[in-house]
Amino acid sequence: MRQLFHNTLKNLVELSEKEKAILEEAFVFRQVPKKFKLAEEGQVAKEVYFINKGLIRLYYTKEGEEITGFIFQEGLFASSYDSFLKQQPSNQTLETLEECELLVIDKKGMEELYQTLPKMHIITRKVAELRFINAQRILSSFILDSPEERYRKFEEEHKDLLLRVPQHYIASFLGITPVSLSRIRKRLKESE
Amino acid sequence: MRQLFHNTLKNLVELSEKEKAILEEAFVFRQVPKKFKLAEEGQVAKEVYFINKGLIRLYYTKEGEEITGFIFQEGLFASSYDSFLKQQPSNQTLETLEECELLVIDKKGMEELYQTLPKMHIITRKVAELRFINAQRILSSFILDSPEERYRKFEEEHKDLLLRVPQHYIASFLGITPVSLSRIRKRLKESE
DNA sequence: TGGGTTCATTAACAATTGTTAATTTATTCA
DNA sequence: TGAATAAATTAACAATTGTTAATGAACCCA
Repeated sequence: MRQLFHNTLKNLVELSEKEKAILEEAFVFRQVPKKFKLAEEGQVAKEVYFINKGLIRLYYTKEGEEITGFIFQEGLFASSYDSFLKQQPSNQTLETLEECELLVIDKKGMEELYQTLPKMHIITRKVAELRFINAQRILSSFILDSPEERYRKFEEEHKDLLLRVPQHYIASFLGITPVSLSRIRKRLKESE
Repeated sequence: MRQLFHNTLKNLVELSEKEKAILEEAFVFRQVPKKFKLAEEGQVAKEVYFINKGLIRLYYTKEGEEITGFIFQEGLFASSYDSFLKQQPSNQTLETLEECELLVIDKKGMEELYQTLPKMHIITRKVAELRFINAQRILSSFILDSPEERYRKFEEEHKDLLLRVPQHYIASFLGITPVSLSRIRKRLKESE
């Protein structure tokens, strides 16, 4: 049940059985339906979610439109980090794209963990480092690649997501309109 | 001399005099001239640089062209993080834009710090968190804003950099060509 | 200081994207 | 299942950006 959780942590830091147990207890299992909002724009994010199963979409709202900023999948810690860390209102919304199995911890639980499990600093440090490296990778693609190249790379690296996620969410994640993405796909098909 | 360094750290974590001294010793002062390469593409990044004075440009190379990915200024820890953390060859180059006063630590020094100063985990965790939040902010601007809006925001938030950094570096940082940035500036002037 | 280099602007044209709207194709759930 | 809704494609035109090249301005530094 919590195997993915433990494997993920094992890759970050070595843990004794006792430490494992502490973590086990701190994160609470929760199942949520599809299209469920876990965090909302304008509110303070109170929790972090480890995804055991399912997908979570992070999006911004601009002029009434939803612009997808990221798609979290299994094995990731999803959250509106900015808001969670600073405990300030968020400009992001988190919504499930599928029914999800989550392991949840709230701000208070996190603070307690830092006390009872000093290694938690290492875990969150490494998670933050990985997230930063990933964000930088995506960012570099925006300045180095054309939308077409960006889509090609996305296709290669996330074949699975193409099948699980509506195309227009992917379009806005790539920084383009659904219409433009459709044209790009057509161009790529024709040039094969 | 090291006031900016200590102030920056003070904002991240509380430190005793002894802990301060340990940090003081771990980071070595180094002055480097303008246009000096601190890390190069294809090589493993060995150091992290706290900028006491000066500017450092991070850039990628694509088809012989340099594309600016970030500009580090005073008070920031600059590095080719990805490469430094994984100790793998980097796809980024770090080059000073001005003569710089730096406080430098290498990989070994960092590992030792984690041992002698457990709070170092908290410091790097918070630095990573801040860097991630910043990367996410920039990233969101790529999917939410037009190049023109992106430039307007950059202008507002980094008036100082506009004066210190050649315009074409800023252009590639914004994901556009120098020609396009020049046109945007003209448009904005005319619409005043 | 002055000659050379780099940088910023402008122009003209091609290519791409955005926008709006209509049509077709999938998906949802009562 | 079948009607209603949402999503993807296509088309046409406007707006923006990329590209290449020429010119003028700014800046090194020997």
